[in-house]
Amino acid sequence: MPTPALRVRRKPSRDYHHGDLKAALIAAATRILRDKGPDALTLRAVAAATGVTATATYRHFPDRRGLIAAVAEQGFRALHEALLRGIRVSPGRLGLKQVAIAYVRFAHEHPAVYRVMFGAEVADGSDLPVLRSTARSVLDFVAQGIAQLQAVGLVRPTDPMRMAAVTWASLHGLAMLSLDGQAQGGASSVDDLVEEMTQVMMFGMAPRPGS
Amino acid sequence: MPTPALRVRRKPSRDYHHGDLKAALIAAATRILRDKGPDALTLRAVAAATGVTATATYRHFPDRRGLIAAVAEQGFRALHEALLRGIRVSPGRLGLKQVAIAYVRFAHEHPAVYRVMFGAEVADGSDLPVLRSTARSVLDFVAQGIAQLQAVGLVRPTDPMRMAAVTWASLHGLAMLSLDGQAQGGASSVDDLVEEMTQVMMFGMAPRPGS
DNA sequence: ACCTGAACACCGTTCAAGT
DNA sequence: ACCTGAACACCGTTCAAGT
Repeated sequence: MPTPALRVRRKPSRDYHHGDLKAALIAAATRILRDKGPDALTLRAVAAATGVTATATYRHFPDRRGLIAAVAEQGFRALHEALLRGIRVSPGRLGLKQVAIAYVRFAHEHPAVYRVMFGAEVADGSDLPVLRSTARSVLDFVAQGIAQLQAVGLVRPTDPMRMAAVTWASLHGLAMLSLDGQAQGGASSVDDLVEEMTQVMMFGMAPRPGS
Repeated sequence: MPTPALRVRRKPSRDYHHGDLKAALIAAATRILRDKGPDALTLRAVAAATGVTATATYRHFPDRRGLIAAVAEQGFRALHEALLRGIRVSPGRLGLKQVAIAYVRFAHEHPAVYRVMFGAEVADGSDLPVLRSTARSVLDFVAQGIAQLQAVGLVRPTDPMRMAAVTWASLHGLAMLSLDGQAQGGASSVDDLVEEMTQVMMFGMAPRPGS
């Protein structure tokens, strides 16, 4: 996950002022989450890894939850980009399958971040409007794909937003259960399940015979 | 959620020995989770609410995670029962829809417990075999339903376990996104989404025209 | 404007001790 | 066998102070 520079400072007096502490804290938090798990994701640990004291973080985030929300936010952006890359590989007919593969792959490549994105800590996002809109952009991306499939007659022409929500839910559920190791029923691998899910969704959303 | 007596004691010397502390702790934890949220679910708070010291809990659970796992375990049992009641209302043709309604309703009635059931804290259940098998029983329940739908020709006869995993994933994803408030796209209510999801799944899993 | 250092009220977990 | 009480190393957060 790339760490975009979130703001530009003109005179970074490097003695005890950090160049871009906010971005550095988010990056450190993401690294700790990946390497040591969610229990190790403490404000103090993140601050120490970045070379500042814990109290310095309060200049950039309202509290620990704010930092975690920023990590989740970056996660949604990275997911969005991964899906864009997925659809670019093979647009059109196989669109949903490629997106589904990219989606589940992202979850497996960033399991801890993915869990944080949908975790209880940021579940009530009513006070985190930026996080909500970033998550929303993933739903919008799926809705655009649905609209395209409707345009070529592969999905029946009902509310694309509703179809997108149903599709996203399917992808999210599959990603989660496979992360938890609860999705391998018989001899089915995760790839098999993604394939099956894609087929079921495409057939299920297809125009009905009698219309 | 009922609290089954987990063991019977013959001589409960009531002075400072608790009758069934383990069950009482799980019940208190569930109550705290519901009333005050996951942040308030500390070992000390649970112990205090039960009238014992924090250290007393270590006689019944290996650690805080063990208590949380027990809460999740009871959650999966309650979910299983809720699904059984759901199918009993209207078996047969409308089976999946009733199960879907019961599933999402359970998540909305016990949001905090539902999150714990799929939360990061018990995600790696390799050391929690009882929790895993309790969760597994939900998957098995869904698989049985799929097998019945296959028997009457409403679902095509492929690996029922794989179909069950895909179905469970859809239900779980929908439950989660609706809990997070991220599933309301257009004017669709959660009930609309459950309805749509059920239809998409039933059509998607139906026998293919050319077979 | 940005960061430090001391302090406060917590937390999970341990260990020895009590009945 | 079951529980208490003191103690340890942590944690998020505050507040005043330093540059």
